Amino acid sequence: MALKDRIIVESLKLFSLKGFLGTTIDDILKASNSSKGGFYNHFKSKEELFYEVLKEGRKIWRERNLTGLSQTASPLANIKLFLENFRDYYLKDSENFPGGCIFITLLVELKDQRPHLAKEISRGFTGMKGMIRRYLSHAQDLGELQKDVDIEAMTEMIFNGMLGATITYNVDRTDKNVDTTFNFLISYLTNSGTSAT
Amino acid sequence: MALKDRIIVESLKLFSLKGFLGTTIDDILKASNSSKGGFYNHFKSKEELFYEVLKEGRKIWRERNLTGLSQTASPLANIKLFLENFRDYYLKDSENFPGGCIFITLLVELKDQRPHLAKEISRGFTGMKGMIRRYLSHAQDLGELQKDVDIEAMTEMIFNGMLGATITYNVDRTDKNVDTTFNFLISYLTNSGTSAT
DNA sequence: ACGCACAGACCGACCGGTCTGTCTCTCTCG
DNA sequence: CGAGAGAGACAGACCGGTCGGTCTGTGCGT
Repeated sequence: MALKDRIIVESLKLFSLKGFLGTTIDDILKASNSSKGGFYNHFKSKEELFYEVLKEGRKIWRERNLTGLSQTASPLANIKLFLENFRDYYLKDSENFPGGCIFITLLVELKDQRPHLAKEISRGFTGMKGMIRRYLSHAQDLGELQKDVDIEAMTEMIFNGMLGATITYNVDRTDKNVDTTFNFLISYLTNSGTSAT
Repeated sequence: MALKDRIIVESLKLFSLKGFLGTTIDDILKASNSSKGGFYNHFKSKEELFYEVLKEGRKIWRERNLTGLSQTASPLANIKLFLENFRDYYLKDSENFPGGCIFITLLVELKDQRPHLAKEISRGFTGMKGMIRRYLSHAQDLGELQKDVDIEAMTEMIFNGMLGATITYNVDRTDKNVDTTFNFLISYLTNSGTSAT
C-alpha cells in the first residue's frame, strides 16, 4: 500500500483512539513507518489529513451500514436491517475503529475547539437522522406503520438510542448493553407495525 | 471566593468546553486570574485538580437532578421527576457547563488516553444506571409497572436515550430534539404503567 | 520574624510545520 | 542504447511556540 493510503488508514485508527488533537504527527509517522518529509509530501497540513480521514471513515461507514438496503424492499425492513448492520458490522469493527466510533469521538472533542471541523462531522449525523426519518415516513405512507405513530419522536428516539448505545459500547466494550438496546428498538418498530402480532 | 474554589469552578467550565487534555494550565490561570505559584500552592498536579473538579461537577449534578426525589413518593413518579430534572435543570445549565455535560466530554476524551481517569468518571454513569434500574424494579414490585415490562431493556433504553439526547443537545443546542426524546421516554413510562389510560 | 499565598522567570519535553538533502525513477537527446 | 537532467518520494535536522511543572522571590497577616 502506498504511503498516502497507509497514513490515512493508520490515522483513522489513531483518531478513533485519541482524537484529532490528541494524535500527534509523530504518532502517525511511527504507525505508518514514515517521516515528516513523507507526510508533508502528501498533505499540506494536519487539517488537510483530517478531511481525508473523514472521507475514508465515511466510506467504511457506508460499506458496513448500507449493504443490503434496497429500493425494492419495504422501508420497515430496510430500517431494521440498518439497525442490525450498525449493531453487528459497524459498532464491533475494532479493526478500523479500535477506539470505537470515530465520528462521536471527533465530534465531542472538536465541537468547541475546532467548530469548523466539527460542523463537517455533524453533517454526517444529520444525514443519518434524515435517512431514518425518510424510511419511517415512507413506511407510514405505505401503511406499514400505524397511523398514530409520531414519526418525529420515533426518529429522535432511534437516533439518540443508537448514539447512546454507541458510547456505552465504546466505553465498556460489552455486547450485552448494546444488544439489549438494539433489540428493544427493533421490537418496538415491529410492535408499531400494522401487522403487529 | 478563595483562589482554590475559583480555580475549580473555572476549570469545570473549561473542561466542559475543551476537555481535560485540551485545557492548559495557562487557560485556567487566565480564567481564574492567578499564576503558576497560586495554582501549585493548592494542587500538586493537573491530575489532582481533575479529581477535585470531578467532585464539584458531581455535587452540581446531584443538586440539579436529585432535588424533589423522595423515599415516600412512588418510584415511577420519582423516575419521571428525575427525567424532567435532567432535561430542564441539568442539560440546560450552561452557567456551570457551557460546553455541555462535562462527564461525557471527559469520558470520550480520556477513555483511551487516560484510562485510570476515565474509569473514575464511568463510575458515575454506572451509578446513574443503577438508580434507574432500582426505581424501575421497585415500581414493578409495587405493581406500578406492568408485569411483562423488561426492566433491563427499559433501563438500557432510558439510559442510552438520555446519553444520546445529551450529546445531540451539546452539539446543536436546540431544545426541540432533547424535548422530543424526553417526552417520549416519559410517556412510554406512563403507558407501561398499570393505570395506563 | 515566621509562614502561608501568590507572582512570574525558568526548565526540559514535545508540538506542528519547514527546509535541506538524498535516493530513485523517468524522460530526453545524441 | 546509454548518459544525464529533472522531478517526485522520502529522511531527518531544525525552528518557534507551547506544554506541565519547578523554583526563587516577595508581600502580608499573625
